[in-house]
Amino acid sequence: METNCDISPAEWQVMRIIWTLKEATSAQVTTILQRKVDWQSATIKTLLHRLVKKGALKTIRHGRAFIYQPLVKEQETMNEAVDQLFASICQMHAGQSLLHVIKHTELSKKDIASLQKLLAQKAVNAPEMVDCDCVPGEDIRCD
Amino acid sequence: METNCDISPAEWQVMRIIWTLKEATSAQVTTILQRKVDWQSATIKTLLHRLVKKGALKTIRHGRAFIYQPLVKEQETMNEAVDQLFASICQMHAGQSLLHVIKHTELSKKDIASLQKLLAQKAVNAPEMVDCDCVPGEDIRCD
DNA sequence: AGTTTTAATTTACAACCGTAAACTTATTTC
DNA sequence: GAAATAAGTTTACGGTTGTAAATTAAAACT
Repeated sequence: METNCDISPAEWQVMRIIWTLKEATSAQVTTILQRKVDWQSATIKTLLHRLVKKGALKTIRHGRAFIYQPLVKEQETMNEAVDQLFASICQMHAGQSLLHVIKHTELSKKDIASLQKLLAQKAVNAPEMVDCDCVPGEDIRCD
Repeated sequence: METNCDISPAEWQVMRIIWTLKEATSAQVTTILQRKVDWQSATIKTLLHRLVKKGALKTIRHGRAFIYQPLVKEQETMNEAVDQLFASICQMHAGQSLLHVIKHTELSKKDIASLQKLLAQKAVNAPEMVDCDCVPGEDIRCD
């Protein structure tokens, strides 16, 4: 049962920090983020606020301030985002895009091993080609 | 030199049809799309219009109507979209997300072979682990 | 206790997006 | 040639997003 909260790119930046630290105050998030992007602290407060409203973060009061904690899991949220993107693009070309992203992504030996194992499994029953699913009924293919 | 046009999810649906057919009239796009989604033709006209304005499509007049043709390449546009997403997420977990998406994506034998070849290459110099790049300086890792 | 600091909340505002009706104009059909 | 059709253009409208200032409220320091 998904906490269906779509996280915008700017909000991702905030979430990543809180996920990594497990919890953080708005001041911490601001300090860390401002080393990377040029946002006013007011902007970051807005983003935190929206994320709470969306159900991605919860707060516990701590004196004057809040401590923000994630309500959604990082890996799950990432997977949903990736799924959503891959649902928008042509299946037939998805393989090429995967190739592209893997080419430009740093992967650990373990990651690579897992991927290799998965691919070896998938290779067994893989189709010769994947149909384009953009125009139903027409079944256009590439070779 | 990118034709930096961000394509929204609804617009993707339109682009996919035109990419696949190479060119199409709004009537064609409408007929095909309406087999998949419940949009009025007015909606599709708006999307086509916006895509032309964004520089993703061009038109050539043909009697009363226009023929719409892509100005941006499908694979390039897909790659940019995927890059953009992967730039938003934590590097350290990117490998897991790739695993996830590959698990759920249909891939041809050829796609798989290319991926395997690439992974084999990358394995040679792959790091033992990939650092989290969410909180600079802290270098949090997972095992 | 009063002043300063800092957090949170409210308000703002333009751009983009999903969704579509209304209007205009050109074309085809009778 | 007049009427009906269909394509494009304009306008619309509420929601989300990026970006942030203004306001309020609470805590910390002197």
